[in-house]
Amino acid sequence: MTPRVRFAPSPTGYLHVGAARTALYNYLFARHSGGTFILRSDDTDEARGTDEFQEDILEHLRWLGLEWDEGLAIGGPLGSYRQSDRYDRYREVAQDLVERGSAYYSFATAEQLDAFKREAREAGASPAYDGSLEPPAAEVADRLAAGEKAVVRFKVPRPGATEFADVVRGDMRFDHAQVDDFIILRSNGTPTYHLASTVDDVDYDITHVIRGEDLLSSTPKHILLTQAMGGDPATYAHLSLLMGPDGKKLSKRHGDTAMAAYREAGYLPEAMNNYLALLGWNIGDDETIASLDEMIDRFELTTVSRNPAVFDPKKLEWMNGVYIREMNDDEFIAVTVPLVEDAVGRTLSDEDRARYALLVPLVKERTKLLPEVASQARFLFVDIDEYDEKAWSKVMAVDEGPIALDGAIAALENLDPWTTEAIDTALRAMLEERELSARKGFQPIRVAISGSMVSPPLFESLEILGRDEALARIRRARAALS
RNA sequence: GGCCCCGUCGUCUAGAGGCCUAGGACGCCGCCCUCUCAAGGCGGUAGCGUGGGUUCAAAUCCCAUCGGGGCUACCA
Repeated sequence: MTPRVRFAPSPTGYLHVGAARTALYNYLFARHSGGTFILRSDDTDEARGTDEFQEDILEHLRWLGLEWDEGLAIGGPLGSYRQSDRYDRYREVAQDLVERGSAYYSFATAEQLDAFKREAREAGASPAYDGSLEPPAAEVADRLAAGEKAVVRFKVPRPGATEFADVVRGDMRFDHAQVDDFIILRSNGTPTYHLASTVDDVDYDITHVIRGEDLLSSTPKHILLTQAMGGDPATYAHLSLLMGPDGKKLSKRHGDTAMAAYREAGYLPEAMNNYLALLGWNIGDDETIASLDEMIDRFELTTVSRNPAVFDPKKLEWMNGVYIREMNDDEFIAVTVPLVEDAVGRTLSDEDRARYALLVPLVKERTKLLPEVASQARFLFVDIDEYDEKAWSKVMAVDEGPIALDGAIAALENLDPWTTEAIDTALRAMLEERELSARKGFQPIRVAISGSMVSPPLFESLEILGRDEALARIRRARAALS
């Protein structure tokens, strides 16, 4: 049987990095094994789920390139992949379970349950609810008929235990004394996660459930339910959780967790995938950088780490730089021109674009996050008449400032041809002539043309700027000095 | 509290009794390159939570302990 896996987020929040990693592992496993990757919406929480979240999840999964074979938006042979469309099916299963004695209507109130658990705990017994607060079977029909509200609980076999082999955790055993008779149908008739998720996994022939470790202790419930339905339990693989720098479960208070935030910050999907894959899995051969295809080729669920992993933005950022440097210039231009236009406040003309293209090889290797290109390329497209305060005091308003600027004007005024090489030669000769160090002599020129002490390489920048504009800026700065 | 999971450099990890005076990557530090900033090259810093065992030999096996995390909802 070819593997069938699913990523089943509930739309109660934006796609966050931890969920994205779960999706990625499902995707890698499916592609590696020639299986099917299914995207489902576990949207049984009507109070918290929204269409906006749902859309965000789809959009960012697409952005990451984790294409699914069946499910949301594209459909598939098994009907709807949205649980809210399948309530009738879940009710049918619940009803069937009741009829067969695997589930029962429960009238116990929250207060009664609290008391039950408190007493059990005080008596040193297991606090798991076992249905002992329920009325005799004979009364149930009457109370239901009288309109009394009830939930449906699954009847956990007692005594007993559920054992299973988790692909990443190893052999697991849960004593039923620790497992509540859990609710499968709420009093309003809607299914809970446990029911809906399990029914879907059975109905859609899911072979491997790859999900977060937070669901590990719910697994006995899912296996028990599956068996009661007459299905074969899937193989389970529980991934450790992602942590914040403080070792606590990754959450908003640790900073950005929404994938959208990383996309906006200028991260590349390739870098995101690569980094996320490394959180709990290693490519092998001491390798750190790998394309999606390479990862698909090497991915094994059995080599996934059991340790929780701390999400480290620093390493992600470094990796993003690696991927940016690997982009070809055309790609880089395509994604960064809008960012530059944004910073400059106007649309780039064809001529602007041509000049930007010349600068790209220089800025590309200097950026880790896409939006950084704006500050590097900005000088090409705006007038420089304001200078960074520190730059002005440190390199301009000093003895060497005017000397260097005067020298540059003299050296460049009649330079022919206007090329990086010629500029290089002329300016270095000027250095010698005026007895300036490279640093003291070149920095004022840099500040004059860019307004800042940091810019792409000077000679290239001068060439791309053009003689007239370059000289105008140098003269303007010189004038401002006197 | 109960049940469950986890514990190798600050972080992600390699390591499945001798190959480990513990390897790689990020970070950090230094040097080189150099017109600034990057990139790149070279080098360095730093770790087997603790205590007992088992063994000729333990990061690797066992026990205990400590620490962290998850679950314990009519959330998922």
